Amino acid sequence: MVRPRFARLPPAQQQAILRAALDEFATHGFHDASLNRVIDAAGISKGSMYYYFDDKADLFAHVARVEFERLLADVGPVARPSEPGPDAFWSTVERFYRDALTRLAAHPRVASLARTWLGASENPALQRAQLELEATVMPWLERVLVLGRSSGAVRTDLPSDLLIAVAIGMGRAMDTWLLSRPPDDTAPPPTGALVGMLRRALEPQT
Amino acid sequence: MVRPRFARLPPAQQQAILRAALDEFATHGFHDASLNRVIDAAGISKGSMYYYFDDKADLFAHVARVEFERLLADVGPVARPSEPGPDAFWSTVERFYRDALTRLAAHPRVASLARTWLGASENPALQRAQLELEATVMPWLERVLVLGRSSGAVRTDLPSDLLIAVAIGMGRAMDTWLLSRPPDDTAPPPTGALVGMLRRALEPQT
Amino acid sequence: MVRPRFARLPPAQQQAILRAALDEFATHGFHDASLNRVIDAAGISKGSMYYYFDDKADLFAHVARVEFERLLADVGPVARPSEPGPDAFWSTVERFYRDALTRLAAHPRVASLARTWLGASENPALQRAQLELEATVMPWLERVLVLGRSSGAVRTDLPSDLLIAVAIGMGRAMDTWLLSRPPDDTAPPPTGALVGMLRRALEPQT
Amino acid sequence: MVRPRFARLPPAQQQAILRAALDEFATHGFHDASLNRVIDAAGISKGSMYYYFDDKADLFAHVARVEFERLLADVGPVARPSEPGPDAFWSTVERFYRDALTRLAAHPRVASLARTWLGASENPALQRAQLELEATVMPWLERVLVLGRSSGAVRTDLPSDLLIAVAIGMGRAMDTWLLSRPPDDTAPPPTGALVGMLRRALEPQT
DNA sequence: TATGAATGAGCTTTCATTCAT
DNA sequence: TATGAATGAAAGCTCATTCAT
Repeated sequence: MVRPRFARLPPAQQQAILRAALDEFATHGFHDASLNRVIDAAGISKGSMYYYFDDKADLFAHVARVEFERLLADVGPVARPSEPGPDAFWSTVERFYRDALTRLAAHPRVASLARTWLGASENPALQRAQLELEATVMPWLERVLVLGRSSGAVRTDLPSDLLIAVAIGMGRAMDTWLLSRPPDDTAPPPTGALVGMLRRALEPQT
Repeated sequence: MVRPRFARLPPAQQQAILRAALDEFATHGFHDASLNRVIDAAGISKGSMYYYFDDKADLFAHVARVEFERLLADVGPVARPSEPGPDAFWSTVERFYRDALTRLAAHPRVASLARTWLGASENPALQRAQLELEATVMPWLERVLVLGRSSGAVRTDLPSDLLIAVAIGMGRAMDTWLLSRPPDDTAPPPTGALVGMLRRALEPQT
Repeated sequence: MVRPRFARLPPAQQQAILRAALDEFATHGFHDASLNRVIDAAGISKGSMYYYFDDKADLFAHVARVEFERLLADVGPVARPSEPGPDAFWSTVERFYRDALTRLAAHPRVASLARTWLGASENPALQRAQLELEATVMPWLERVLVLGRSSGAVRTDLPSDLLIAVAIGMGRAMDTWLLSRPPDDTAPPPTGALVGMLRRALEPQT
Repeated sequence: MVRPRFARLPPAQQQAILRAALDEFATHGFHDASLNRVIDAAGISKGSMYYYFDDKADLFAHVARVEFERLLADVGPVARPSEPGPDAFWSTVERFYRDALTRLAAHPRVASLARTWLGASENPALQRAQLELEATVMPWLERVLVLGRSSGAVRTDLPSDLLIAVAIGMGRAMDTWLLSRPPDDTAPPPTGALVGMLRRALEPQT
């Protein structure tokens, strides 16, 4: 767990460290990231790093949590739709998804972090960090799911963790696909179609 | 790329090497796998390994390709459904999916390899290997997609690589969810529901 | 040397520090003991520790001296035997030895400390501390020796520091041997035989 | 365990490594010895060191075993006394002891190593090495003990491991005492008196 | 065709100690 | 009198890869 000492640092220095770590993890993933490069870039000593964080995984977990929370805060909550009914819910989701994509596109390093988070890992230290992250994001997803169900927009015949897993998987797939498009393809992402597929998979059967 | 030299080895020795590598990669993932352990288990010298394979990623790509091809061969092709129409196609897919799951459950090391393959990686060498693997599996998936479309079972309004990405993502999500269930849950996987979601996402809109 | 500042602390806090240090040194030996753990357990700051003690070795020397003095005080002095003659002296020694063993068995941490003290060390800081400790215990041993000589129980043809070294060495050997016995061996230590060997080595020649 | 690779090295390089390690361990003890210094002094790479030895403790065990075996070989075995009876046995022991002391005095680094060996350790890796060393030396000591008993020179009423422990403890004590004498004391060590004490402790009671 | 010795850059982590406040 | 932030040197160890034979 991040030590309180870190929180007591001058914001500028906190930023420097987090930024350096973000760069490193985004560029090299978790395992290949080098703490040596992080401390060089952040301009602190190796001792200091271990004074602030338990270990590499702790640093990763912290930097990822900060970035994700910032992202969620930026995008704003998935608000309760103004009108009742599935259509309004899915519109809200699509709007949120488009926003999130836009922001991730503007912050490719955070997108990269997210991919590291979602990647499988055999490393126990990283797994700990991943669990910690999950604990940050899952409640948020569950809230959205509840909202969807109360709008009659999401099926209730399957367990919610399965639905969430599928939603994450589809999101990841779309991300992969978007990434694989040639860089000069300036067409906007087909968010309508993508959310449409998600909707069809998750909405109640008729 | 695997060197032809490897193919010229006595099959027994090829098996020994591939088996050792499969064990190692399945147990430790790509990065944490140790070539030293592989050559110890395979009973060959370090020099020989580099005589047969370019590098670690090359070994991984080869072992993964061999295992996947064996898996696909075991399960058999997704045959042209005996009857026309979407229902027959999706039944075939579900049957295939159930078979594949069964086989993966029987070969956990191959399942583990698949997860390594599907995991995102920032490691350039591994990415190269992943691309190589993709080249093995994609044509197969595309064949299935064509089949589905000619049955009217799969939408044609979205690019096929997007549909494939979504299918892979959902498959991965289901795998994750299946893995996360308590080990003593002996209920059979809800393949029907899972393929149902896939179908709803991919079938043509009405 | 312990700073007088330490003596001025409230006894409760002195106890907390000494107890934490005793635990740490007994568990990990000198080198592997961590000052960080000690200050955590004692609930004081790093700065305070260095305000009270010169360094790690100083802390070790102090904690060891306190414990040994307490042990000697508990066991009581090797009293002048009530009767004259060697037999009475050696009986006293044996009684003392048995008492000391009993007490060490009841305070394994102190026993562990004693072993660290008696262990050879190339570490200059620890050597300094060991010398300091010696200065605490040697006078006590010399008093016993004088007692023995005046009873005619201890030879006078060899220098007293040699005799003391031999006595310590034999004590250490016995300790080692006692420790090496299987834990389920509940037979009482053969103190008679052990002191008998010591006696034969140290008593005057006939 | 030392790897056979090491034995295959040119003798000159083996010597260089063993010599560097001996210097380092003798000067700094086990824990404070630095592998980095050893490899610098030996002129080999870090990788090579770990190619030859499992780890630090393995290196220590090997260097110590080599030196002790050389010492024992130099001094020669404790030969069966030419005449029967205790006196001849103890004369042999004293002669051996004097020889060994002479040689240790001529090789202070080996003496230092011996002290590290005999020192207590909390370090599991070092303990492993110490056990390994013990396995080298104990049989030798036991042989001497058997010899002594068959000459009627050593008591049979106490277990041999206790007698050996006492003998080692006394030897260590004498070593300590000899070391503590001022360096300008050129008087020969009182081996007669020292062995005399050992004899009195170990010989049968009358 | 096959070997295995040799490498050295790289890793994460620990720790006693200093010093400005 | 007391703090705790900051340090940097040092540690042991792993590994994929190269290359002379």
